[in-house]
Amino acid sequence: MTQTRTRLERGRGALGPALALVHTGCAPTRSVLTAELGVTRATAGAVAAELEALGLIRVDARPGGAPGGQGRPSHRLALAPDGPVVLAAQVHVDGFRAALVGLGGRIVATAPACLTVSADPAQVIDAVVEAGVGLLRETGRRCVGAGIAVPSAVAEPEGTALKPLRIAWPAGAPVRELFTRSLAAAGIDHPGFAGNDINLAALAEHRHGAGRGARHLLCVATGHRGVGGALVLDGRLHTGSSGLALEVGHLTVNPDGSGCHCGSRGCLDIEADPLAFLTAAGRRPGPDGSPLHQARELLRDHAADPSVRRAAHQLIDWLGLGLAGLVNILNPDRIVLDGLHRDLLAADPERLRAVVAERSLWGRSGAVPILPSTLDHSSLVGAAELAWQPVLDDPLTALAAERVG
Amino acid sequence: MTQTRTRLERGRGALGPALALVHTGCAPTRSVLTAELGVTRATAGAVAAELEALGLIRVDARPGGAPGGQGRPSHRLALAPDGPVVLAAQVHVDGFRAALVGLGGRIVATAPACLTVSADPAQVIDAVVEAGVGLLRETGRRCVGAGIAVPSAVAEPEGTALKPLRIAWPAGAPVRELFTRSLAAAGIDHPGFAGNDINLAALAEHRHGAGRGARHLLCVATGHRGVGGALVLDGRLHTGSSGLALEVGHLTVNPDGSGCHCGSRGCLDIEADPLAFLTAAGRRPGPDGSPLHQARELLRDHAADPSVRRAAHQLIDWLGLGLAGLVNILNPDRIVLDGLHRDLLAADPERLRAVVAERSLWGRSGAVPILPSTLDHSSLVGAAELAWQPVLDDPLTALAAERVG
DNA sequence: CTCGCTTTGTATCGCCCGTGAACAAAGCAG
DNA sequence: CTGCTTTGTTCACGGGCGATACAAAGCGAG
Repeated sequence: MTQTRTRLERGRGALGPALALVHTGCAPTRSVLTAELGVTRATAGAVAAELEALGLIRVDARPGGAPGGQGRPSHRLALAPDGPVVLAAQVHVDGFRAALVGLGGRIVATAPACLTVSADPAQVIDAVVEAGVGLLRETGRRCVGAGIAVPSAVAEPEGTALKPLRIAWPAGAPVRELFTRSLAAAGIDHPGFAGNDINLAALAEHRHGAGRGARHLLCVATGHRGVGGALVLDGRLHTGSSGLALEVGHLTVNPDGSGCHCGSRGCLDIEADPLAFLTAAGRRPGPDGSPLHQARELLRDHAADPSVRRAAHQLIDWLGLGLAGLVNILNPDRIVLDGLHRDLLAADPERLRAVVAERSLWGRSGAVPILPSTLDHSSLVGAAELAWQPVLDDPLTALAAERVG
Repeated sequence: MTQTRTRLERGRGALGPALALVHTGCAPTRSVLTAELGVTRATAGAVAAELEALGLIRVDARPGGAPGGQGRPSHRLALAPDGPVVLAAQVHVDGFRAALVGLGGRIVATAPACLTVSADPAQVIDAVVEAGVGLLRETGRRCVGAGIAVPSAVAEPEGTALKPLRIAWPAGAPVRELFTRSLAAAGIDHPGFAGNDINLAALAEHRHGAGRGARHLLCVATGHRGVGGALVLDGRLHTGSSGLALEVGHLTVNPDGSGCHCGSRGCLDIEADPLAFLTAAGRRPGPDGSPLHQARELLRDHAADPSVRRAAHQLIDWLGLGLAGLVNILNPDRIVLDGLHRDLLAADPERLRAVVAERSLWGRSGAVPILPSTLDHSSLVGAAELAWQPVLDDPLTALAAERVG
């Protein structure tokens, strides 16, 4: 088809922002896109057409089912159902998982989770890439990036995993370099991105979950041990100057608490993690099974048990104090909790909100909304967000070359 | 002179960034400007010419005194000596002060400081504006904005002063509104900006002082009582979602400390402010004179006195703990201290750095530089920065209309 | 059903901003 | 003085986007 195809090279500067709006579901129609971008209809039209030509979105000339408003109905903008994907992976204590994720945080295909994790990061990363390549072959999708979430701080700009690793990798493991090299060896010509799992979970919640629309989003979560935090500022992850920010586990919350390896005592890490909950409830951590799972089950199945209730209240109080401290420093406009903290919030939302309001300096004037996380596999989706970022920043150069049409 | 004047309307997008570079002293010559902006020589030339036409900078065709390099020497860029100014003011416990501040944080003229401060904010603000108008008349400079620093948190977006006010103003005083109205009544047609004094001091240090070039700058300071903090992220003040961030005074640093009005105990506010220092040194705060002045004198004049040394060490330890906590959460790449903390740093820099390194999670891998502030009247200069911001963001629309030529 | 009203999509024009290339200018080294 | 290097200047070109005018698509009133 020698379809002449009008110039239509317009709208490069607004291309990224436009894609981001569709990606986060903030621009369901072309007229909304026009308003959100603050451009003219002509430009928005050109941008939408360009994104469609790139195979990223689909512009439906409105098949039917309008909610009924005045004037001509606007064209619906949807993510291309067969668009490109990124390879995303999540490594945690129990093992790892690889998947293909499309725009909008949609998990397109998942490889069976691996339930063990090698002490050699290269081995794990190679397995992740191998699984990803398998999925790409099966689905025939085009891969435009890759990201991995790891259970440790990731130093910037080196991309290495730092010491308090929650798995048995060596400190300083060059995760990003290994990932990029493994991808290249598998024929995927994109840099691999790596990030801390809680940071990436927060990013995912901000784009597609309970954090949508927040300007300054604070996320706090427990893994199996310890407490982690993350902050999304104006849509971007705040990882500090070297990737080590939001290490919230060592805020002092209980002056009478027990000692922590950090040299202080009564740290949030010690007082408000799953192990602390089990201890407070008079249970012993089982020899197998993680404290997190054990604690969540206990909280779910025995909410009526007075010792469990008391333990929950105690943890809520420590958590609330920690959150109040963070609110004093960061002044976020929303807090999202995950892991055991999510369950604690569900168990007694009022108590937690009351503690935070009472103990933060400005809590009484305007309380910060505290919400439970809403995504499954948030770290995985967050790893995908990391990989999508170059495309969201500049679709044309990120996707380069060949375009559909 | 009917000088034809070439079109030369070029370079609008890069105008703001270019001015910011000259303003902060990061672009001393046109060739450096070209490199920093990442544009061609042609564009940089047009931009510089436009800024000169606006009366903001001066392009010297190199009178002499080259350091001697290869090739043709580049034109020197200087701030216009008679360019526009902003009206800046600083309100503190002891009184207030008004001044005119030019680009580059240069204080052009200062009104005699007023040594009392009324309990009625409107009265103080009117006096500030009156003094400013007087200075404008005397100097004949053009005023393009106004900013005021107040000793309390300023709520965004309302621009009201919030409760823990360090002066006797009513809580919720609508500072910005009063300021803007007073300016309008005096014939100054610009919105007044208001900010917390420590925040603005941090902004000033970042642009013109010890914080220059830092990506994430943390400032901590004592006033006469209590401890305050501020954070500059990528050149912008981080005031949180409602202007209340960096309330660092209530970090717990001494689990065995005494009670604080916030409900906790051993807060930084209680343990590391001038009063705490006087108490630790076995002195009594004088009935008149502020604890800050008294503490600084004590530290300066009696450094050899063992009780003063001990008190300094104790405060350094608490301060170090607080800074370590902040480093864990914010991961700044530089810390600047002001007020009594600046003197404590000077008294024993190694001790403070050691405490911070030891008690922050990542301190051992890479220590954060901790520096003393270098500006006088930093809050005043910071208030001016606030007023300059619209000009730095978009000189053309901010200065509108009439241009020199 | 038809005629307006309202809102959206499309085509065209022109401006503004910035690049690229060619040339002139200014200093240094031989 | 001649060549080399770096910088300033001019000019033509082109991309991106606004403005405008017009066409298209629903809805409701008559």
